[in-house]
Amino acid sequence: MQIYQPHPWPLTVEEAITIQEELRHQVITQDQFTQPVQYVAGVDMGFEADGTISRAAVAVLSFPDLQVIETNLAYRPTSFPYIPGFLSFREIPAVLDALEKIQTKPDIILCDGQGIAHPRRLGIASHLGVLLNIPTIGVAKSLLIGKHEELADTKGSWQPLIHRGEIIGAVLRTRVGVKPVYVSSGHKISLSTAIDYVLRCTPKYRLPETTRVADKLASNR
DNA sequence: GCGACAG
DNA sequence: ATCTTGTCGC
Repeated sequence: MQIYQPHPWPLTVEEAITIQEELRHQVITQDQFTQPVQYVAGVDMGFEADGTISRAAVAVLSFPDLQVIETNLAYRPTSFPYIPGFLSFREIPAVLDALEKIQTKPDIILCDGQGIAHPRRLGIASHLGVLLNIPTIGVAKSLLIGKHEELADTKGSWQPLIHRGEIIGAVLRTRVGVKPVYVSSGHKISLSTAIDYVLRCTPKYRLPETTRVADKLASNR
């Protein structure tokens, strides 16, 4: 797919904060689909050579049947360290590389990490969504910020994730007896619609099939 | 100032 | 994320 030249990648946290403060105003947390959802994509990251090399895997699946349509891998030198709150600056460059050769443009991308459930409301899913101008969903395996009530041990049960009096996402049980995932709007999608798609992409395991396929691809080496 | 802290 | 064996349970 066509990747437009993004903003220059920062070298310092200070520069990164400036970019986040700029882009946060472009995030849309309402449904804005141009067409019916036919393809969903997942992204997974891996690192090699002591973390100096980033490896990004993308998997495009059909929706709602979740069959693998296309995959791609990309490598590039790691240019930013892992710092909580700045994950996107470490991972998005390689993700864009991996998406570049994808022929089937996904209608939604499920990201490994937060959407707006972020200190400045620009987690990796929101950041990627704004850069690509595509609907994205944040599906994180653990909490970055926010508080929530306990949730029932039933598939599909969820509780709002609250931060500074705002609902920034949802803690969602995708399977009985497993730890919940943290879902938030990335870009061009509402929280309720995001929850719906995450559940529809999670027929069997805790994590969406999209990220599972990308994960398998990235680790099968 | 003291913790918390996506992957 | 990554380093790693066995082990618990369906």
